[in-house]
Amino acid sequence: MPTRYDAAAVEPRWAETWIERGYFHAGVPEDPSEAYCIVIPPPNVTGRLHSGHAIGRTLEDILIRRARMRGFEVLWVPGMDHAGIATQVVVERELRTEGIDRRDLGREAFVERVWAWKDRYGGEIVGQLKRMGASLDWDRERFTMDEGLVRAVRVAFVRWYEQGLIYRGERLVNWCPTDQTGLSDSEVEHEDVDGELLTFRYPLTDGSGHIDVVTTRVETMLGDTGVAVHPDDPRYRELIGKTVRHPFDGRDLPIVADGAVDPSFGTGAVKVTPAHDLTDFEIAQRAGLPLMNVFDAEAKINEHAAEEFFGLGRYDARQAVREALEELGLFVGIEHPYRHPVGHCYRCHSEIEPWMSGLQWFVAVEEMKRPAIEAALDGRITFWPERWRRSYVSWMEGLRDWNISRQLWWGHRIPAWYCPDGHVTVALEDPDACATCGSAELKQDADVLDTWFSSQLWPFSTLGWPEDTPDLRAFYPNTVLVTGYEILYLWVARMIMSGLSLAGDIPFRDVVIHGLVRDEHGRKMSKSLGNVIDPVEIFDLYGADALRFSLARLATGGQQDIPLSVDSIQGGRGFANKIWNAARLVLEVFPGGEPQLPSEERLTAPQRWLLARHQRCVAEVNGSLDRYEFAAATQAMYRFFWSEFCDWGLEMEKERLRSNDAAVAEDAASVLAWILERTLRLLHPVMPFVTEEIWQRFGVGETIVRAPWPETDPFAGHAALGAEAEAVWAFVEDLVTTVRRFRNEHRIPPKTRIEVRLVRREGNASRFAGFEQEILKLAGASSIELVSSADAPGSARLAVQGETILLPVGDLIDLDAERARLRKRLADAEDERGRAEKKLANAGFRDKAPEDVVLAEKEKVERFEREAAALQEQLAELG
RNA sequence: GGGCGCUUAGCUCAGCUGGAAGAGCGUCGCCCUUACAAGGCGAAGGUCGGGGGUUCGAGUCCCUCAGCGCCCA
Repeated sequence: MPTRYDAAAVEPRWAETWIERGYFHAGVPEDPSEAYCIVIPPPNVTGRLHSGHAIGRTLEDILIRRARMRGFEVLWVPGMDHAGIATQVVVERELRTEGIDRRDLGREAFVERVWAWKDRYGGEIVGQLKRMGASLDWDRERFTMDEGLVRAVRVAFVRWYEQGLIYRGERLVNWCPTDQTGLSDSEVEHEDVDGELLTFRYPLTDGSGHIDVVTTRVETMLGDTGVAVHPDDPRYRELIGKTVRHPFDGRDLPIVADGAVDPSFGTGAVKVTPAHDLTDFEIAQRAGLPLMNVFDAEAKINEHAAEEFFGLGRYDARQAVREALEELGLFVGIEHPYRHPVGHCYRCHSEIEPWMSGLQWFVAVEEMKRPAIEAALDGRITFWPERWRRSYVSWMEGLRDWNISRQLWWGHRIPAWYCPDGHVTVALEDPDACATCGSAELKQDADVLDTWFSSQLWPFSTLGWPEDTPDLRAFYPNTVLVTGYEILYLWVARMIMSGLSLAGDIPFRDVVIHGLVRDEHGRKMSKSLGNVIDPVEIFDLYGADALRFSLARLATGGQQDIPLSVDSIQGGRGFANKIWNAARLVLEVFPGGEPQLPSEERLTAPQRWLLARHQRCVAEVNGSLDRYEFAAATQAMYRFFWSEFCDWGLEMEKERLRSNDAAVAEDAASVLAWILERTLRLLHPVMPFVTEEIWQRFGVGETIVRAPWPETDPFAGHAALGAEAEAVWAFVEDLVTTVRRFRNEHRIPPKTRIEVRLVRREGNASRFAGFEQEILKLAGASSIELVSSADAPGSARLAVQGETILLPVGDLIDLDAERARLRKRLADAEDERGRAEKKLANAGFRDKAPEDVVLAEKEKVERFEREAAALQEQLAELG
């Protein structure tokens, strides 16, 4: 084994082998309680692996690999999303380089192009997921435009339509003028922008005066159909019912009263543009004002507006309208910059235009959301961390009908047909005739469905729904869903609604929400900041294990983001290398095969201690993972392996490993190998590659992927002895560290051995029992013994847990340094004693605190008293 | 405007039901001790954002103020 672990050489080999040998393939369990299932959030078919995917898949793989090792029939479903807008944009861009517009190509040819693109370039992420070791069942990979999933979407649509849960209506939608499609409310991101707040004047038609209105979007005044004021506003009461004259086209606009107007904002009067603002739309509905659409699909001024502005883009129009108003003397004033929230497209970031785009399809959520909220409230679905439940519930309560029509070509075509008489036919199979009038002249709805419409079905459509398949029976509901909070509403909420409504049950029992990966200072990763960490580059530089370890250790759940840094990934690489080298040491001696623990009486105290620590680690890891506390679990493994197994355990066993007594050496090797082999299994879900690579060398099975998961208690018979060893260890560790510190302070060379003596007193005879040899090695001591008197001239005196240690070091020490050291220790000891005494002096504490706590304080006083006395004596001796 | 989260060592963060402040990285010493220098040993560094309260006892519970971030409207 080389001295350095080379992840780049090891990982790709295993990634491939595991899949080739079918280790990740799930069977179908007889008993659903043996099933464990997770579906990945389907990444966009256009996407490459980024750190957000990496964190999610890492956490899922930890759960999946552990469940597999525990003997569950484990299914982890991979797949991709057809990603309507994103994919269409990519292919359109490609076409543009060839000088082709999609409209010239025509719908059918365009969709063919998209498929061709998908076959050639799509799914880059699949190889990257394999490379990172994600143990997905690739035999079950799905795509949201697969035949089966197309069927699922259609069944869902038709069923909901028949139940009256899907309807068609004309409403204001969130329109993206760049992508040329409507968006759901959740796909609009509100952001504060520096805009302007402009005040302008509408002259009253009767010439009796004017009314001033404020707006951030003055260009929309071209589509104003009224002016609104608050009904109780004394300033305008007289004007209600009058009309104003539109300066550009001479229309008369009524002044109406509406409670939604805030009298304290601006002038207290607002223009009403029902076709381009949701609030105005509602005011117009109440007041009976007409709609006037002045934008086309690209947000250019259309022919409905005053002629002089025709064809202007919305921002040019803003400027032009303002100038025109100034010329007419109707411009009153402007506040600039004026910060206000504006909706942006979540894909292309253009400003969203509320727009009447014609008849669109909607999902009525009112009926569906109740059971979805109930499922979270009654605990059938559990959120981890729990606080996300409230977030989910309150969002669900405010949910409004979901616009699912998208004016795109790439996606699931809406299964609705219209005849010349306007009858609607919604059908599972493409119809030949109108269901109402029998007309054969049918035209299918031009739109496709929102991409989230298909991804909401993912937990069951991937298992074969709507067919009653063995997979569906075995693996639905899924066990867990893992995702970042950014798609809690967009995706998770909808899966819960559709799962309950269509598949007849909750889609999953646990929802694990993780933070978003940021850079080391909490900033979003972005190309422009240059702080992007590309997982694929990381794999080759440091290893997938290193990244996985780093992410798992950072995934605390409590905080909102995960600050990833190259430093922390290097830490992961360091850990892999540490494991590798520890294994080198053990395997140098251990011959391979199943490690067997020596019989109880042959175990040394240090071995018992190490076994006990290992058990604690296993218990902690299992406890943490049961609560989805990935960081705590990973931290527990790390601490045990590095700080206990390597730093102390291996160091203590080294002597025995090389002992001339073959039985001693064999015992040591067996104990270390036993612990190491189990720890590898424990670490495997987090760092699958390095653990497999090493585990193979034990020759105890075909693959660690399917090796049994370590549970606590294989050490049952030794538990009591282990606890005893741990108690002794607490003193030994402190003793060794104290001596080391002393040596360091006095610059005693590592090779210089010193005698260590513990002053005997009542009941302290076995304080380091069983660790004598280890103390010699670890503290660089030539001897360790009990002495009967503290009277030892020329000895340095150390205090360790209330015991006095003598080091006859003579002239090795620097007297000044020693005096300084003693004074500091003395001050510390007196401090501690003082604090404990103060507590005990408090009657309330003595009476009300639990007995053991009071007792501990009493012992503390005694101990620090002894320490202080010893230190004082020593100081006096030095003069 | 409503909701959620955060504020602990130079940096990034742990600290479960309240009982003597922790990790990683960084910094400073000493060590190439045949598993590992991607390492070992040791050290320095914190009035746990401010104020108030509950309690024998508060980083931990309650109230309040301030700052930062996110979500929803």
